[in-house]
Amino acid sequence: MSKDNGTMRRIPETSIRRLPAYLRALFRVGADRITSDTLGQAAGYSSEQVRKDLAYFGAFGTRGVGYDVVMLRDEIRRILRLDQGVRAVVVGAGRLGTALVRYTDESARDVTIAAVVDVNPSVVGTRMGQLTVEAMDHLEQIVAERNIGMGVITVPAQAAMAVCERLVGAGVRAILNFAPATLTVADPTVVIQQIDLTLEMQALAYFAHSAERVGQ
Amino acid sequence: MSKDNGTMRRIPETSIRRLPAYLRALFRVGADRITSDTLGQAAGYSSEQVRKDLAYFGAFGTRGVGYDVVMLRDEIRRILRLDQGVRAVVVGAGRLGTALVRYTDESARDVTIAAVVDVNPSVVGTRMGQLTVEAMDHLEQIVAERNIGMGVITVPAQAAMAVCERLVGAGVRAILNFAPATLTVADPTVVIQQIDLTLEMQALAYFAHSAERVGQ
DNA sequence: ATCTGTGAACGCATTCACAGCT
DNA sequence: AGCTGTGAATGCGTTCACAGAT
Repeated sequence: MSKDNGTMRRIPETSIRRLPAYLRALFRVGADRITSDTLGQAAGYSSEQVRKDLAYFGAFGTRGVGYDVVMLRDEIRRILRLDQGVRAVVVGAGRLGTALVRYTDESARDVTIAAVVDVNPSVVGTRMGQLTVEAMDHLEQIVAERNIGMGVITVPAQAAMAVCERLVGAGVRAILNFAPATLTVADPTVVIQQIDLTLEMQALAYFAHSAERVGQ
Repeated sequence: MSKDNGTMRRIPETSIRRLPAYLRALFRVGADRITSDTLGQAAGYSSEQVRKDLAYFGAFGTRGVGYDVVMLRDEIRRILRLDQGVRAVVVGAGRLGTALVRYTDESARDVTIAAVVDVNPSVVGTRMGQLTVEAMDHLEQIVAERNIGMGVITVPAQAAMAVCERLVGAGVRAILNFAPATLTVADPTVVIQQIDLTLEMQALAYFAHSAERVGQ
């Protein structure tokens, strides 16, 4: 019904997921031109993959030459909507939450952590870099007033689902969940990404033991 | 050349990656029998997917009935080689490293963090739960003596590659990398898994803005 | 001569649909 | 009757191979 536009072919989710890796590589390269081969190598993908991914969004390169680094960087930022800036709230000022707030990377400066909240009154008011931990009670207000589109959940598993629901209710469009719980959301336009550290480690255990396996 | 065994059909990597999610669900379920449908719902996958994944390793269920929870749990632990226990070293006692060391989850108890090391002399000797932060100098010795098969990298990007090489040299079989850098290893039997927080957030930014997209 | 952009071929994973047990 | 186990069909993403541009 609300199909985007007729000229647009379907873009694989996997392609989108690789764009940030290209973006980072482009920030670290020390030249003003780059080929799909070099870019791929820096990001860990094949040159065909790079070209195909970029071609979904337009013809950014010059045949026989390659891509202009600054121009491509801006294109990818635009594609990912990073040029408008993305504001996130971290829910849970524990160790992981704190680690995230302190995290900095040049290629990631477009994603701003605009607030940190916690239920525990004893940590509310604590200074964390530029931010001060705020009360969980004010979550909805914070999200609305500061134009926050993304929530990052770093609370214990039991509390995760409730936090998720409040974030969605507050109007957040995307959620990054570090709690070891499978979250579901009724609204299909809200995107959830799980990052599950123990699950990753357990899968690794298998691959580590099978000598035949080749790491990606 | 060293093909495992003739009766074994190829197992998709994606299937392996789902097993830990099933395992967690099995630890949290409050019954002694479960159907593929219920298990799938708890883990966030379809019932066919559950059955197919499990069937790669054997016929663990009973037709018309379902799966025995305890039995299936043990089977998955065996498949992932978690029953033998997996020992990991965390390199980098910063905020993220600390968060990981303190992390606990019942379904993940088979993965033990056996040591934490750091280059900074001022944090060496610091107590972290059961562990004491040790000197980076002793890395090789620690890996060898404590039978450690997995390394977790939580150091800054610039230091990550060197740490990676030392871990591989020390004999680690698997590496979980949180540093924002693309690591590569010559030895194809060593598995590397990247978890890149800023890359994930940037990809989310895209999905959050496109209302058509459906989260997985 | 070189490197991009892209249809076509291929391979892999998910979903379907149903036969086979209990 | 109910739920597993599994070939077959489908769908999706990657790789191939080359035409097209500079």
